[in-house]
Amino acid sequence: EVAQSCLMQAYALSGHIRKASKLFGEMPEKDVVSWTALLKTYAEAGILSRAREAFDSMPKRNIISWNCMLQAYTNTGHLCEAETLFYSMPAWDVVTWTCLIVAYTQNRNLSKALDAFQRMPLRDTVCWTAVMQAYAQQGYLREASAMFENMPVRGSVSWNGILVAYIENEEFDSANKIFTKMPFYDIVSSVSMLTAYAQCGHILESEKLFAGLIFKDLISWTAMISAYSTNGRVEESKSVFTKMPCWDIVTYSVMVQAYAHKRHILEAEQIFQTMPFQDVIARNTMVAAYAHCGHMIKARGLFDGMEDKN
RNA sequence: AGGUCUGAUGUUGGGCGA
Repeated sequence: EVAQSCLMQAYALSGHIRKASKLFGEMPEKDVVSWTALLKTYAEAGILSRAREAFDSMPKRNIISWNCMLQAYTNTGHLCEAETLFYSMPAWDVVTWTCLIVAYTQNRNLSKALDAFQRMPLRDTVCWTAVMQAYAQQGYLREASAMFENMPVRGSVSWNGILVAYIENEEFDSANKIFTKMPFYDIVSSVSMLTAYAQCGHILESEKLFAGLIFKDLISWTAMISAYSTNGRVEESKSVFTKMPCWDIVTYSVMVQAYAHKRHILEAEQIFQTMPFQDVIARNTMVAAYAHCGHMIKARGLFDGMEDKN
């Protein structure tokens, strides 16, 4: 049954909700890990009711199950319910506290996030990094920087977090210092810098970073398409689009946006129509593309047909 | 009896809008 449990988790991790719940129903023996994986799948899909149902049906719960349920509430914006659950939990660990800190951060409640950080008995790199992000998100760069300097151990996420914080506050000199001081290579920070350079019009630097990537993943390919588009180089965008090994919904949307930006509405439309499926953001992009190019009737038509307007 | 490693949870990068 461990094998089935693993398969279940594979479905769960890849977001195959239907397959996961089908297999789950067919499993003769369900251990706490399978139940928790199912719970997590519903939580990530934002189906709070099913998550709660799974949580209530579990014959046994451990700290991880409780943490997943806590996340189900916080990820769907139910902070009050999350707090209630938090206080009814049999135990708290460092993950529990970090979930709470992140939830407060998402609600822009820095003081409660800091309070939780003070109250937790043990602090690891992840929660230090989360609090650093809490400061950064509120624009307290100096405090974020102090957290970065003071944390006992810095992981790659900590380095990337402070790097992006500097970039978002347009402190490019500090960002550059951090980037060159990093003790290891990391694709995430490279792509962050690539995007930052593009937004400043330094496309040559973006190209250098892209060429220097040891491994190019889907996100980095897409970031390069976007970088060219930001600098008005739609032909290069298209060339990257053609060259890359695989695409996802974001890649297509970026390419639609790139064409629309240059008012190449026919090409934009063609990319849009070749998408394997379209999410709400892709349709929003296409509506904006039509509008940008003066095709108000088509924009309106697409808009009116959308079932999932946000 | 004690320890280590194996399946599930928290923090960072690409798209519209905010």
